[in-house]
Amino acid sequence: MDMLNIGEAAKASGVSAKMIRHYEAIGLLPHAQRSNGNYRIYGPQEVHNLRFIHRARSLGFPLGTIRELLALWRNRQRSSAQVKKLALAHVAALEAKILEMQEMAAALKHLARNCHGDGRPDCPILDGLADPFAEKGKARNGSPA
Amino acid sequence: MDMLNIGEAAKASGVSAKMIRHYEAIGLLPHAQRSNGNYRIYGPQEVHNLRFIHRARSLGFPLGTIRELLALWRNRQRSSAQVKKLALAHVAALEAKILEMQEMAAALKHLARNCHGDGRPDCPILDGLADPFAEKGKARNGSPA
DNA sequence: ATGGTCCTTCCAATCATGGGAAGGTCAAGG
DNA sequence: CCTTGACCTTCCCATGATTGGAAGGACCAT
Repeated sequence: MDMLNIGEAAKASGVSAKMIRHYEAIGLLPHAQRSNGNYRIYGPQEVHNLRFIHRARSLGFPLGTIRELLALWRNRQRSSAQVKKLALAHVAALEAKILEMQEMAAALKHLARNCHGDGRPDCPILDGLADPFAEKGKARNGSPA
Repeated sequence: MDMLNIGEAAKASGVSAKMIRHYEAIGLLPHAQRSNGNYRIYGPQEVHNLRFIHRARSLGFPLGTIRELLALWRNRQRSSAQVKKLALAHVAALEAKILEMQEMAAALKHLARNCHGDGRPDCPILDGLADPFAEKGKARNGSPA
């Protein structure tokens, strides 16, 4: 009745076989049942679990949080507030990283904008990395000793 | 003449002592000079190198790219086009990740928006993780076996 | 029975960083 | 002179998620 080995479960869930074993090893998943030949076997329920993990990962949740989400998922006494809190904390973490990277990209684009990008060695990008407060007095050598 | 030990160089450059040793170990930096007591000692030039690395890291450049940037920095035959290419490739990488994370955040916010976040177990966030195509027919149990 | 494809376990690498142990060095002050 | 405390040295290990590979067993079809 719908018993899949690890490769089939991987295809069905989107989680690689390597990762399925890993999740089991770190206790994110219960130990899978085994066949006579010691193959892991998965039923629809386990595949459903795997898909849940796959989607949570695709939303960027770290495994520790996924562990909590799985526990809440299984717990009918949960409150939706608990789930929402985890989700919004993750949104905040994402947005913090996004902001950080946007600042990096903006700073770099600013440096690149002033770089002619031709055959000459003169380069405001290197100058900016070497000394971010130069900026104006552009006649800095751009090479260390 | 301005000789600093690793802790002082760390403070002066913003790169931790741990990381300075690490960068030396992986060949990103040349082997530092040593004092009689086998302490690493750094002059202004080395500190300048460290600051360069620190700033490049703060712009998100991976160490492999920083290795290339350092080589270009030292090479007076470089063309600014080479530098600009590395910088813009990194900008593109940043923007790709930003986009990815924005999509994650948007998807999660969409799920969270429909979650009342109270004491009841009903939770569209968990439902969305369990089955992203449910969405409308909200009466799905939200718990595995 | 033989090959090919799957599975098993274990070990290691990635990327950047940090923690900590065990021991050597240095400067200050009793 | 000797101790104390703050620094340094090397070495190993951990993080987080994932992937790679080796060595060997299992399964299935021909």
